[in-house]
Amino acid sequence: MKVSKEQSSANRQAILETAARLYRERGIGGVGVAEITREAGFTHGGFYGHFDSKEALAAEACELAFAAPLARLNATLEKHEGDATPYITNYLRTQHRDKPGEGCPMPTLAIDAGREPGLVSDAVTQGISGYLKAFASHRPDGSVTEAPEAADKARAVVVLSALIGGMVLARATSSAAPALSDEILAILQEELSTFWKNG
Amino acid sequence: MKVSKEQSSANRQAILETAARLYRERGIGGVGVAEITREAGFTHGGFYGHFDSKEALAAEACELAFAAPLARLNATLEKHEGDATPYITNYLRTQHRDKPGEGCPMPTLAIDAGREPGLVSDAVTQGISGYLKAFASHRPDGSVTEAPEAADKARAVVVLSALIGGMVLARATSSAAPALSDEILAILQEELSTFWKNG
DNA sequence: TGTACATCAGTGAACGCGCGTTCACTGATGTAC
DNA sequence: TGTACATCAGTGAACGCGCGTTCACTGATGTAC
Repeated sequence: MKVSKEQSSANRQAILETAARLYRERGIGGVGVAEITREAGFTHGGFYGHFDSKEALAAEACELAFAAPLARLNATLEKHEGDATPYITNYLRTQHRDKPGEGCPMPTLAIDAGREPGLVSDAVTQGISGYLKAFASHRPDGSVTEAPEAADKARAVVVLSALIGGMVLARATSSAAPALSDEILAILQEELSTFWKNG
Repeated sequence: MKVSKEQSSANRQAILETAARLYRERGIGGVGVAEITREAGFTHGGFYGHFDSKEALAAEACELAFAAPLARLNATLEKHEGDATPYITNYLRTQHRDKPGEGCPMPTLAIDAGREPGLVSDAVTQGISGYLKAFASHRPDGSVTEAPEAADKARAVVVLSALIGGMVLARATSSAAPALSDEILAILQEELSTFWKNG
């Protein structure tokens, strides 16, 4: 049965949001088109009316998955006058570790992006650039720059790498060594905040 | 046709090594039992004479994938009297980025380990602990300790997180933004070496 | 505003394919005599 | 040392299943009059 144009584009959006969540939880290869459409409330037959292929969906879902977290980073930096430590502390919470579907897409999707070139790789690279730009354009002293210098870029790369790597390690160890997992997060909260302020 | 015991256990080892390589390249979910056995020179029918299941192979392959890199880390630390900077610089080479199958298992397998509890998760957690212990027991001044203090653990966690996260980022961006990918590695080589020495 | 009909969003069965796993079979290995 | 035979490592066909994708169909939407 047909459905109104508004309803149809809302349905498309529902599929996209479901995909963005499931892909972050289990990776792009780990979730099928049928499961995504079912979870969004539909059958899989109508999927190709909305998207050209699974890869096209994955690319759009990656963009969507980056949008909110990146906006949140910029908002947090704005609010705290360039101080990234609240963002760092928040990123490294156990709640973020335990709910990958609603968090930062990088610790899961960046690995998928690295496997082969394509739309997903492009979208993720775009997202990573956005994150780096956001960090690099804010200095610990609160000033904002449009043209980050080497030291600004360096600070951004170190902090972002450690956030992502730390989250990957915390998630990998959370079931077999929960105390270690918590410790990794706690140490990084402290160390990266210090690093952000003192270089 | 039957085969001698020595040959059979060599065949088992060949399957294991092939798996350790392919899993690092494309993730555990991205490679099938048939492809692994074929690449190792056999048909897939004999697989279950060597391993109970794909998961059992994956767990053993993870252990194997950690063994050589971890031994190399300890050897390098030994050789350079606790100075981790040669290891850091070597880890962050473009060659390592471009050949995941022969390198550190963490940037690929730690994500698989984080998805669900099980044998793989246990093996990877073991490997991560080994890496952290190796880093933490060596101090920048060249001394070695069996009981790392908070500062030693902190240094280990930051360096390992940034190594892994940096490699994930470098691999994700290498096809869509190769210059950025190279820059990430170069920055981290410099910054993490400095961090190791100066805290 | 009301009616007749073309459009097309979503359904559900079907496609070929590769997955992990099983199994009857083969024939070289290795043991018993 | 030589022969007869049980063992069992590896083969290749087959299993049920879920994958991405296609398609004839349905029936509400939205347009033409």
